[in-house]
Amino acid sequence: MSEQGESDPEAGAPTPAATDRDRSEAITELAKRRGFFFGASGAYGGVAGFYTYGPQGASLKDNLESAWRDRFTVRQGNYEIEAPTVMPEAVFEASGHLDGFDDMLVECPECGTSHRADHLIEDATDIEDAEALPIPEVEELLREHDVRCPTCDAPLSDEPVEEFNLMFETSIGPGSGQAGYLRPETAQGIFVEFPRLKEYARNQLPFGVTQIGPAYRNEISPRKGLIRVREFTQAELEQFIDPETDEPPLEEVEDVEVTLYSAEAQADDDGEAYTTTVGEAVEDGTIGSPWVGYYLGVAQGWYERVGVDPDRFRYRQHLPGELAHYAADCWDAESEVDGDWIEITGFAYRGDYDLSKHADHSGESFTVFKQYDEPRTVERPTVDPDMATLGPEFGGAAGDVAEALETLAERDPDAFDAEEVTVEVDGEEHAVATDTANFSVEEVTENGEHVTPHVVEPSFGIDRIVYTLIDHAYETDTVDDEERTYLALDPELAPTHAAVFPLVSNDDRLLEVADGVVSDLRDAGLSVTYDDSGSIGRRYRRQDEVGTPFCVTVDRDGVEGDGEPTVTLRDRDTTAQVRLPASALAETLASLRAGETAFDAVSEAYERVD
RNA sequence: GCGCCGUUGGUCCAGUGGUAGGACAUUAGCUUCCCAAGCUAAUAGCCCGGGUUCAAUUCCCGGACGGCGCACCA
Repeated sequence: MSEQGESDPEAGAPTPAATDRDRSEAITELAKRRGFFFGASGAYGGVAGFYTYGPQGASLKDNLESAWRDRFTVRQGNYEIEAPTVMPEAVFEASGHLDGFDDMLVECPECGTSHRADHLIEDATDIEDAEALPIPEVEELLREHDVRCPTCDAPLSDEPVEEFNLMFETSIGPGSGQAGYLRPETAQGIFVEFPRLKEYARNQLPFGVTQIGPAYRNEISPRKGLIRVREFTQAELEQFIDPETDEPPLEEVEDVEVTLYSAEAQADDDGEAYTTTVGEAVEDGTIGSPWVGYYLGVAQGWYERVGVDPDRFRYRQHLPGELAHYAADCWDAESEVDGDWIEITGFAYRGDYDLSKHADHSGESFTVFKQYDEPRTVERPTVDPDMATLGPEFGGAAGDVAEALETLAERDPDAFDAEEVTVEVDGEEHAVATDTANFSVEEVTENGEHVTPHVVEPSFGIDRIVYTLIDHAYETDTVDDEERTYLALDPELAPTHAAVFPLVSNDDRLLEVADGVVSDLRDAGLSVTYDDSGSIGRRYRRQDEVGTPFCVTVDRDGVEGDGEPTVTLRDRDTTAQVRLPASALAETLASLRAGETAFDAVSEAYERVD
């Protein structure tokens, strides 16, 4: 992915890289100092890849999850579940996570290439299943056979062999109980429960199941703060569809503008991301799956709603080599942070891969029975072999012969026109009298069929989106010749909805009114903070830094009039203020938060303060 | 996992073979009627383990954590 986000080495000072670095450091510092996020378990030296969200961050993340739930669960009419984070080994045998990740790797000291140690042993010896050997033995074999790096021929005999499986293993129950793994994606918790979930959906396709929760990957090298971590939160939707008949309501999103970075554009040296509409991109085949196109459109609106900067956002198509073997088409949503493009969501058409795998491994049914409008009568060639004849004639092979006859009847019914038919079992040909096979063509009534649904999966990385929101909201400006840092978070997402200040703390009237305002607003369900410490400007700055969109200040003018108390309401981004009755606050703030009103409208309705 | 660099109050930094200093922040009191910088005081720190030394925050080794590059990221 070297084509992504690299800075131009020939750019003049200050280089974009340096600027991005400074900005990234400033954001990390703010996140630590103000309680958005920080490395976990610091008292014990910390552990890479694990982060604690502080008070501001936990609230921001919670608000983001609520916004996701609102859009992808509630508004889509989907079902949300909560599955365990630990699941037994069999689940991951079926999903392919176990095999795919249990590699013994040895790294070449000269050229740095990693090789499968078990494969090298298999090549150098006549051992067939080296993967089953314990690591010390593999290391010993590397020494014995003086194995060398296939790439550069450097000796690997003294190199350590590492086992890399990205799943965290644990044991369930006491002693050497059952092996379990922390889920590497929330999706498996949905797939595994499909047989029951389809009952809740009353066996009707399409339906969607969502889950928000933690997933775990034992990353080799966690990096870049929240971007590469070992425990993270996913919000996933598994949309189950009938591949034959279900089509997305594309008309809802066909006019949504999206920035696409197609596989074709990526392959082309001059290729660039370009803007189009969902409808056009599906129409011209750039987006291969209408269902994927539909969710790209839905998600676009959601990203904008929660505060992702559309100018630093794009959909990137997976290159042919990147595609999982079961995926027909896959797009990533990417945001630009610190000069890099990072994947924040994957949109994949997974076909029936997952459900089929679980059906094979579990023996359960992962299908939906689709009833026809009218029962269908079909002619079905069948055999009913006379086992009393076949048994004595073929002995132990009789069962296989009967089975072969059934297969032949389905495949080539005309063969039974002859006096006898010949079937092959284990390479041996057996002739059977047609009479013995009891061939007939029956009329069968079929009321429907079992369909293995296909899956469309939008999979969101919540932590990366949280980081994106902070990065895209981070602004500096100048107010009264003082530099100011603020987070222009959307009011819906901001950790604190409003802060309430008495302008000065030596006037009991102001304190009383401020107390009352705080109670009112909290009763109205708003998250409110109170602060009477330090100069008013300092208190505004504190709130600016954590992205509180509105500050309420109680001043003497507001309590000395004849009528009810008035207060001033300050807008974070512009620092503009209006004066309004304290009694109107709760409704006004709720409306501002919901996005039903803009501050400008409030500003026009009331008296501006300069 | 490899290489280079780093780790000192909450944050950002300075500094020293004899256990440390600033700025900002925080707290208390005073002051204070609208945008971080008034006054006084207080709280608070040398990443962890081992070694060398009379003495280690400082030097050496190892580890953890962080940044960058490489590898990895189903």
